[in-house]
Amino acid sequence: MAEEQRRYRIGEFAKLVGLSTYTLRYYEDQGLVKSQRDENDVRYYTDEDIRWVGFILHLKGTGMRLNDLKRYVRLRAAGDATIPERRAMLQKTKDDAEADIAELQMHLQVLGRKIDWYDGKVEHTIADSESFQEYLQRFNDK
Amino acid sequence: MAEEQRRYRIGEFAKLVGLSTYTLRYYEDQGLVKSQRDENDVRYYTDEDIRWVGFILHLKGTGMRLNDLKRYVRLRAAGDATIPERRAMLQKTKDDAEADIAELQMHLQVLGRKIDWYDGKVEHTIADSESFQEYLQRFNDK
DNA sequence: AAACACCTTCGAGTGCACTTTAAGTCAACC
DNA sequence: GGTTGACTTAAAGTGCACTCGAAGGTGTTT
Repeated sequence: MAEEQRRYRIGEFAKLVGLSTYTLRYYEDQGLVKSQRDENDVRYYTDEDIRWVGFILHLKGTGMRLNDLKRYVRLRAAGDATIPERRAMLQKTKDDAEADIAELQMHLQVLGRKIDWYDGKVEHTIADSESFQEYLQRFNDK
Repeated sequence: MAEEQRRYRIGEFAKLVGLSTYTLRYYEDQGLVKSQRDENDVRYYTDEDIRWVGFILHLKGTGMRLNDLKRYVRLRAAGDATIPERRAMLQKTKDDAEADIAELQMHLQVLGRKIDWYDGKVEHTIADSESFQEYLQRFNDK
């Protein structure tokens, strides 16, 4: 992999990864992201750090909490022996997110039907007297 | 629709809809849910209220905020003339939720690949030397 | 020399949606 | 007559993840 020698100061890095400098320092405090320092104690980051932040954003994006993220980072630091545990964390995160999606889709289905019902009302293809409940019922009855 | 005459006091109603009594009073303050009162000023709810709370929980379940929910309720109270606006709100909520799902699934794909990569490492079907980035790259390159 | 970007600690503020407490009252049930 | 469950208002607390500001410093660029 090329370009490993490029150094980014916090402002530039923040823009690259889409976080604020505040958040990057906060994450560093929390042990999620590390930085190196130049001769003036100014933080710098590398391309590897970009990939790492990218990855933790994927984890956060699936709903993983900061506390779990911290645990993940600690396990990672502890070496390959913790791979099964890390794998399990990811699997659980994945399963939870998939369950969330399934639930969300259930709610969306009702929303979609309400929208259809509104359309029916406006176009008068649904009897004015039919309530949304009755309309929904027609689907539940198959 | 039958059984419309059944009255539920707040405790029973809370269990039926899966909210706390606190939350129900809070929602009432916020104008999301209404209740009636008996001769002793004790709140009661009906089957219609169960359906209404059910519906707002679907909306909340798709990520609609309380503020938007309040607006929706106000529009509803304003009569059928607001149906297009309500329809638009639901459509936007639906579109946003679908975009969220799409993003979530993108994150999940990376998670899934990391899990596979861990499996490959443990089973030694992936070279020890191949980083997750390189592994991911194999997919991105098609 | 001013402007700018960075550094430090650390405490306070933000937004959202509840959640709980306090303190006192009321009425039905056993 | 005690327990239970309801009522009121108003205020404070919770959890999460930032987000910001103060106050004072260093170093680089215009």
